[in-house]
Amino acid sequence: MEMEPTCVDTSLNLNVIPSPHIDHLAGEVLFEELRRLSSENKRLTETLNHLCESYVALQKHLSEFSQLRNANFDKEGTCAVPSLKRKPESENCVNLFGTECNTITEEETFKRPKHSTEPKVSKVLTRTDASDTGLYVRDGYQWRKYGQKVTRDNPSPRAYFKCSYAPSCPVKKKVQRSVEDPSVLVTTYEGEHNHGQQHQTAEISINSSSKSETPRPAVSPSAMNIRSSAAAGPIVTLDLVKSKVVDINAQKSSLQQFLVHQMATSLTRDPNFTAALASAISGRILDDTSVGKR
DNA sequence: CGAATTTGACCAGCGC
DNA sequence: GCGCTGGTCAAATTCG
Repeated sequence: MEMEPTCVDTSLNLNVIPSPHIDHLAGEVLFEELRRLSSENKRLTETLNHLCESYVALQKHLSEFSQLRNANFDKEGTCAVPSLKRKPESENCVNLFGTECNTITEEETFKRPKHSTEPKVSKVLTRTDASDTGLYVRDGYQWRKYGQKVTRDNPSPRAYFKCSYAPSCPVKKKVQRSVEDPSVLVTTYEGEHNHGQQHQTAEISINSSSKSETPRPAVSPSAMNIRSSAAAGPIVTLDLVKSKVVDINAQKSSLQQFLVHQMATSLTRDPNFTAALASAISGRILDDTSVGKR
């Protein structure tokens, strides 16, 4: 399963032919805005392509590593299932995108047999404000906290959550601050949701100090999580391990949908753009009515 | 007032 | 068997 280096064509066709009916001044403002958005879109496309290249490179490394591990297991002839109890909480997650891009996952695929009935376990690291003491990670699902414990190997407490969206959903998650970096939240997911995602849209801006786990729009950790924050800059989350089993085309499609949504959202949220658009439309309408009167 | 969260108690697995 | 530890339960508390 190979992925092309260029993941998504995010270029927008903004070369709109100006209508002679559009009010001249409003039209100028509008096209200036379109030019600005075009250049911004170009810049974002370049950034995204760079991320995609990094993603493909890392996936290749992972694939090689996986093959190496499997070869070693075959050689040894055994692959013991780790006990769910008292297992060492080693964390070998790697940050792919540097400090701003903050979430990395490691699925413990290598630690159990291929056809194990053990619940699927995955880890997600989320960088938060260091001053923030909350143990809440938004991931698109609704969670109910049912416990909190201080563990031996970590001074910060560990919070236990169950998926509260569907009563029968077996998924649990544990959230605890990293020992090495208290600004990083380590979320461990156990099991798979037996219901659909609650939200398909991506999360825009996060208030990490918020206490409610009730989700604002977000995508699940098994998909992609791209977040924008004015203070911290763009935050990108990619589950690089699950992509082994998830169809790349589906990811590509969801990424495209996400980008389209993001662009539409950024356009509609920009007061300058909406004002210019309103002005241009009203100019057009006024022009049409004046033509109709003639 | 109902839902969500907190927190101490309880239980089970493991090592000694 | 006992103590330690992680995980879960459920009553109490808080919040909207």
